[in-house]
Amino acid sequence: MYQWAVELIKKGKAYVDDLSMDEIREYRGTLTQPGKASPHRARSVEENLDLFARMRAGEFPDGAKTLRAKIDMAAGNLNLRDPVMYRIRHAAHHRTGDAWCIYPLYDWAHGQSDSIERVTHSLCTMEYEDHRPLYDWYLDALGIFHPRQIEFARLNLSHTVVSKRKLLQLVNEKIVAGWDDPRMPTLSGLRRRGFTPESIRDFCERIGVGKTQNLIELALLEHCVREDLNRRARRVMAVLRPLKVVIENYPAGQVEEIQAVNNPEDAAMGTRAVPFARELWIEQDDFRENPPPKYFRLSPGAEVRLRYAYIIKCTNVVKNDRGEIVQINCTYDPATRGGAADRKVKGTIHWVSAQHAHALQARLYDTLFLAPKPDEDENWQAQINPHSLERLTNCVGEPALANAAPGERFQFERTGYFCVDSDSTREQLVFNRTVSLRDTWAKVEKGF
RNA sequence: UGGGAGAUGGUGCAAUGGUAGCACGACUGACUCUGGAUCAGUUAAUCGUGGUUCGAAUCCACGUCUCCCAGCCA
Repeated sequence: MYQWAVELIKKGKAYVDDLSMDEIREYRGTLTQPGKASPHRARSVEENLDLFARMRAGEFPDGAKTLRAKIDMAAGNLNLRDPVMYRIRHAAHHRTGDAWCIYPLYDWAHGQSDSIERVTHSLCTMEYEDHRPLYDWYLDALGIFHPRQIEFARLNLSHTVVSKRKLLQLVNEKIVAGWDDPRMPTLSGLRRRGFTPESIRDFCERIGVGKTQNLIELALLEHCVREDLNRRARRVMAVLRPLKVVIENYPAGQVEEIQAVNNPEDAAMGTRAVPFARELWIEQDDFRENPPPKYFRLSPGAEVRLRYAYIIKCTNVVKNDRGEIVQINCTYDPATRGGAADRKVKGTIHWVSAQHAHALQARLYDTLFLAPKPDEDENWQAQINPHSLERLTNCVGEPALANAAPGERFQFERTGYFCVDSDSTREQLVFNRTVSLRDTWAKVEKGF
């Protein structure tokens, strides 16, 4: 690349300039007014060659001189007003160390690097459209293999930011735990969150490619994972916010093995046994002392089916001193095991046998930003969602979960898709909620 | 007279002179031991004004709006 710069000097298409950064800016003109030529623009080829060699040799301090392309100081496109190609930086490079003290600028490096690599099509985002004439100019001036740069609109996702600089800020300011924080729209973040590669590719295919400013709804990404995970994820029962249920007429000490299917979408995934006993955990959400209309779950006097097991009826609510519900007493109907019944029950809820329960943690994620377009706000950080992460530390899961490995994905029945996080230890499994299941009841209840 | 790009349902992408279509969302309903999944249906769009044409989202003219550019960042 250095040799190419020398070549441009020899062709009279580049010159060494002594102007300071501020002076260059001043000479560049404005959007509506043309710039004016630097006093050093007319230096001879010999002088330029000499000066450039001395720049490279380290004779001048940082910022003292630059190498600029000689194009057109009156161009409407500011990128063509004699852009800087090389500047002096006495700095160590992470690969070449102290070998160089002059470094090329992006525009000068871009096309030539593509050319060396024999890239045929160089894809980038729309903001580089103004740089393409320069990209082409360098390649043409050099007469080397000419790749073609094509610009496309970047993908904007709702309720997040995708700018690398903003993402970097989130990391630096510890707003997220790192680049792979499960809330980050990075590949490592999505992966840790539990998104499958297939679902991401499917998403990319569906959103297409265009040149218009866009804002893709997060709902589409979520749809893609749900669709993929629905097909592949093992179902399992886990209770996120446990509430104790005691089945009064079930023999103490008795344990039954209940068969449960691992994936209703794929019979080949088989079945497993889930232990059932007198004391169970159910979801706090699945009981209401004063149920709203159309509430199909458990409430005083009401019946509900325990998934794969029996129909139970709530007979009594036990509260503590503060009036909080701490336990539900029920009776079960022995004739209704595994779906058998002489009557219809509207609701089916998941459960975990208390004595067999495996303790686990769950991390529930919400969008990182409250507004669909946080970028629209000058102060985009004000849109950060303070509740984008909720840690639940008292969850329980069926025994089958005990030896889940990091990265493994499950569907917790009725709640969502979860992925074992890398923070998990042998004693304590941590699950990331990839995405919740579609919850039509939540929508109905919201309407009240 | 700065330069460049772009405007199609709520969202994203198609249709390049010939019935504006697909997906997501939203809303109905059916079914269901996951209020999951599935199935059926409904909703809703060509930035504006002229012009060319038998016929325009598409071609032409004028206008409107949005985005990007004044780093020795990438």
